[in-house]
Amino acid sequence: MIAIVDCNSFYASCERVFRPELRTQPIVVLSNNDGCVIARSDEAKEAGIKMGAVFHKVKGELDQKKVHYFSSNYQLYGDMSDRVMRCLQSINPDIEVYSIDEAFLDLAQANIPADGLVEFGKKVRIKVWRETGIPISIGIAPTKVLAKVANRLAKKAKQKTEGVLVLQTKTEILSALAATPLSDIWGFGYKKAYKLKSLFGMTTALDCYNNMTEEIMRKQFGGVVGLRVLRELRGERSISISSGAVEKQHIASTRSFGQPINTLSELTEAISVYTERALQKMEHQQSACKTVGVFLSTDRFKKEKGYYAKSAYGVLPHPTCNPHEVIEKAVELIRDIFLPQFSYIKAGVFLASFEDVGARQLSLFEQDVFETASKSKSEKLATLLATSEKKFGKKQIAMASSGIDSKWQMRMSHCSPHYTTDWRDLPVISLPAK
DNA sequence: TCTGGGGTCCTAGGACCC
DNA sequence: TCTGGGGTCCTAGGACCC
Repeated sequence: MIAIVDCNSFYASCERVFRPELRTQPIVVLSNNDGCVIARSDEAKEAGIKMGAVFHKVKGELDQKKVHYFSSNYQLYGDMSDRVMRCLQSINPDIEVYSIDEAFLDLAQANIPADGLVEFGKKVRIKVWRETGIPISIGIAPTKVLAKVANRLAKKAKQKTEGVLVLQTKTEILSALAATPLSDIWGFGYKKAYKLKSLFGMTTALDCYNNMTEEIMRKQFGGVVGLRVLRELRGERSISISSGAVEKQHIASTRSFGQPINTLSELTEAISVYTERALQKMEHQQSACKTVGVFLSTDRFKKEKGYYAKSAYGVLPHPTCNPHEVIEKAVELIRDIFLPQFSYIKAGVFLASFEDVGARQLSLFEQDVFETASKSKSEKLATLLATSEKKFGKKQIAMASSGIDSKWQMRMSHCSPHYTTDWRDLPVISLPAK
């Protein structure tokens, strides 16, 4: 059996961990630049706040309905996610971390009797709550797709299920599928759901389970991907659990700016910082990259001022993780595509064509690069700043924290403290004097 | 004034080869 | 030059996920 663990309204729950008085209050979390609503607590959903709502348009409504809003605090969410995943791993080592707020557990080695699965799920819930303060729900079923179905229903009927639903017998599975609209099947987007309805009149997962053939599925509904989903729906394992971190094929760091920028120096400053951010992610998986890409774009919502978006790719002479080399390339590329007559609101960096740093035989020349890679972060940053200053002149790269007055810095007017990742933001508990 | 930022996988079709 | 029937490799873009 496979379990999926899903952190309920994860970002909102993270904000609540250190603000327990908000546990019963409606909360939303905003996207970068405080652009739109990307996460809602149940109470905010009930209050009618829509996913993706544009913040400046609904701000009045939020205030009026006393909905608390937060800028996204990814440092906090990332750290809380690590805590939840470590807790899950301590219970069941066979784990696939699927996203920041979801994980699959392969229960094959756990030796849980068929009638003990619900109990197991409840234990996991309590342990995660106790150790992290994050509420979760759990779906358990023979395949990933069915576990997802179970989890969705567990969440929907939280009172009845206590956040845990097991689909084991055929009867349980069929009645769950009957209660699941096509578009809520994992791997079926609105396109597939729409097409299934208009061609065959299907509306629920059960319709698909009963009446779809593998042949039609493969030919008309997403090829092998669609086929795998259909098989999983029928209880046949077709999507494997991949434990262990999967190396990324490309790494990106892209952002919209706080305000439009129109000078090359601001743009190179932003690109340099984005490149450093992407390199940090690359360092995590111990890769070196050979391809660097950049892009920039004007405001796509204001095409009347002229729309310009362009990307450029470059190949480095050898795979490298040396910030100096990669940033130099990225800056060179952005210079090539920069046109002074436009104002830009977005830019980004891509890294690709990775090679494993650990497995590589290093040439004499590359050894000092490798040393750079193994230095501590602050040492590396110092080296980076020094070399870039030499190369590009002063002020091309600024510390993100010191660039607070840069126009390209994100707008984040409602950010909570970095409770768990910055000593200065450590919560203080004051006990009443006796 | 104000609209996120990442990822994955697959397919079709073009270029090229014999 | 075209013809048939294979291949391979690459890229763009679609569809989907969180």
